[in-house]
Amino acid sequence: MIHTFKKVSAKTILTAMPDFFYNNKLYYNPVEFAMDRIGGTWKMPILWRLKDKVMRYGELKKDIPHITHKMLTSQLRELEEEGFIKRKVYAVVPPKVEYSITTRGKRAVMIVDIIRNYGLELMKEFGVEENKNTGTKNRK
Amino acid sequence: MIHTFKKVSAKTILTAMPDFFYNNKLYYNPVEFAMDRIGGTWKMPILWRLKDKVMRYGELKKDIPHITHKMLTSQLRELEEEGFIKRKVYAVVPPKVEYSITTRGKRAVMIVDIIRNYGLELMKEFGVEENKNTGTKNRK
DNA sequence: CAGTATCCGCCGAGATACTG
DNA sequence: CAGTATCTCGGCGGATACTG
Repeated sequence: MIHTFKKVSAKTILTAMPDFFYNNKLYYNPVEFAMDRIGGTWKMPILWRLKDKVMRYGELKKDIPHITHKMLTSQLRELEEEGFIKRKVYAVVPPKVEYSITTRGKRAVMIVDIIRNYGLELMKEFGVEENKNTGTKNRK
Repeated sequence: MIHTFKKVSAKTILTAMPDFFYNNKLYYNPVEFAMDRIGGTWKMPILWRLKDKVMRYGELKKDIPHITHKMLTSQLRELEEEGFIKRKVYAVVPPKVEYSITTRGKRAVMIVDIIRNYGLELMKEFGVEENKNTGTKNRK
C-alpha cells in the first residue's frame, strides 16, 4: 500500500466519485461527507474531551473554552443522532446528564487525532506559537 | 483572503488556554488551524487533482465537477500563498498557467487521503448510495 | 443543571459580467 | 485561456432570554 497509483483516464477520475445525497443534501465527495459529520468548530473538541471519559454537560461546558450554551447543546444532539456519542439522562433534580463516546466516536477520534497532529506540524512550519494572548481585545 | 476576526470576550483573557493568532485570526486549537489551511469545499479536491501531475487552469476546471470559475481561482491563490502548490505562468498568448504540488502540498494530500477514506467508511456505515446526476444545479 | 427559543451578523460560496 | 470584480444568499455560530 505504498505509492502505487494506476494510471487512469480523465473520465475515470470524473466518474470515480459521483455526487450523492444524504439527508436531502448533495455531496460532491467523501471528504465533504466526513467533514459534515465530525467537522465544524465544535464537534472535534467535544469528541476529543469524551475520548476516554464520561462527562456531564456542565463539565464539558467548563472544559471547552469559548463554546456557547447553544452550540454545545446543538452539537451534542447532532453527534448523538449520528451515533458518535451516547447520552444518558438521570431522573433526578436537578437534572444530571452524562455523555460518553461510542465505538463510532472512537474511530472518529482517531481521525481528529491525525488532523490535530497535522495542525501542530503546520503551525510549526508557519511559525505559529500557542498562548500568545497579548493584545487580545474585543475586535472586529 | 484571511483577514477575518473572531470575537473575543473578556473571559478569553482570563482563561489560560492554547489560543493563538495567525493572520489576525484567533484559533482555538490545531484542528481549526489545519482545516483553515486545507479545508473548505474546494481545497482538498484541488490538491487531490494535483497530487501526481501538473495541470493547467482549464484542466482543473474541467476535472473538478461543480466548481465555479471564481472559487477555483481564489482557492488556487490561497493554496499558492500558503505554499501548498506552485504556479507557473508562461508568457504566451493565449495565457498558459500550470499548477503543481509542493512538498508541503504532498504532505497535505496524505491527510486528505485519510479523511477521504474515513468518509468512504462512514458512507458505508450510514448506508449512503451513489446517486446518478439528477440535473440538480444547486445543492441543498 | 440542562435544555429551548429567538434574533442576527458574518463569511463561504454561487451567479454573472467584464478584461488582457 | 486565465483572471478580476460585484452582487447575492444561506447557514453556522454568537448573544440573550426563558423554562422545568
